[in-house]
Amino acid sequence: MRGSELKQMGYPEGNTTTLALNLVGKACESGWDVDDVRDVLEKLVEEPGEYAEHEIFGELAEAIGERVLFRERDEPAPWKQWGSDLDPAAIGQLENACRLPVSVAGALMPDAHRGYGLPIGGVLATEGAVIPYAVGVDIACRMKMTVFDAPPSALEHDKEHLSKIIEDETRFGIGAYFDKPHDHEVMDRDWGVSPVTRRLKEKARYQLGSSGSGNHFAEWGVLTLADDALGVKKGQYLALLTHSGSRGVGASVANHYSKLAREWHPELPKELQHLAWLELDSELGQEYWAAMSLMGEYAAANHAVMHREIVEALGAEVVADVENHHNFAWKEEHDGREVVVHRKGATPAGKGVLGVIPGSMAEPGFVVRGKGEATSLESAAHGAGRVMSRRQAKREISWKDVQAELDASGVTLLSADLDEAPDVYKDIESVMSHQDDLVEIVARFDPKIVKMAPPGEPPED
DNA sequence: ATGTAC
Repeated sequence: MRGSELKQMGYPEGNTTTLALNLVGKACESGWDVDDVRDVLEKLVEEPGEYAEHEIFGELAEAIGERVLFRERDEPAPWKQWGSDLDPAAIGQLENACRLPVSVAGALMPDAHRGYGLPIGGVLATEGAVIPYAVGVDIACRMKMTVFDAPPSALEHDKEHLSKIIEDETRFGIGAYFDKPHDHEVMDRDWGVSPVTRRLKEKARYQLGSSGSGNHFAEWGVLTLADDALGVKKGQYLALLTHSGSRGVGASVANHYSKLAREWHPELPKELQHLAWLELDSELGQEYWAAMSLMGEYAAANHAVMHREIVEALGAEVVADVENHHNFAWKEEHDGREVVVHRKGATPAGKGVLGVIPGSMAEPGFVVRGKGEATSLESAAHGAGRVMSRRQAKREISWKDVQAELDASGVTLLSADLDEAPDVYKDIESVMSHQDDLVEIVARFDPKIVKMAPPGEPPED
């Protein structure tokens, strides 16, 4: 008997096949007929639970018992898209995600673009499984806004002070951390839930309250409420908006479990490997879920520390705040089924749920209230969405163009790189207009003082 | 998004 025959039956290549072949040899030595072996192997891969106590093949049943193996399904899981002119690569990625046997439904948001595994702006509901790369590398990347009992005129007459507060209280760039770590009760949680979080707990402590790189930012701006909302009267307010996530530790958790998931599902065709899942009732699945949940708390604490320090430095009263994850997985009920909803660059938009959808450094962002649209899996866009790669941006955009846009919007840029220029993003107003069935706009936020990671060092190789 | 390793 050969490995190729096992593969045809649906056995994953690698360790499982090696084990199976060893056991086949053992069976034949003890006098089994080859046809009987085949018969057992065919049934075992379908119903491993039935063979857990089998005298010879019990070990094999145990090895694959927790796995739902990839089988091409007759029909892809249903999905729907919002917005026009979506990146074909992003559409292809969502189509691929809907081929998985664990997928239940999908949705593609109007800011969608190509990601790793699931596209950014992709939403995927699965049953009994979680996909590390459908959560994303920056687990629990999120938004937080604090609204102050202060007029927006502070942005003019107190500009130097506000700028200094951001410079003093944030840390930007890959690997950024504080020399003297901040305190937060999240560090009292059980960081032993995963070998990764156990190993990196001290790194997490030093990065608490930091912003990182890429599209992360901290900005002061004007929040405009056309009506009373968020517990405050209509009008204009000074507000702080931050975008950050679970930093280096979250990235390590994501990459670690995605690699293990790929090894756990070696039967996946190449184009689906980055969508490798972990069954929720498997040991690895539970470990990832616990680590992901901790990263959710950590990312929330990250923003909480940042806002706590900035509020203290400013000394103004806080009248409202809004926050939400947009890279995470939740256990939710949809269509009467308990499913895992992955939102990778998608804002939760359940009925009445508040969230923040930022634009670019020179364009407005919005506080939104979800409408609970079932076919979007109660989700909305998480931003304007990129229209060009970082490399293309650095090639095609000049600082002169950026400065003109900043001047037109009255924005002071403390630091950023060209790959976050306003022109690398879709028009946010257009994105919002494509999702008016998903969210209603509660307030508008216009950035005025913006801080992002400064240009990085060129790669050394 | 992250940051130094199959």
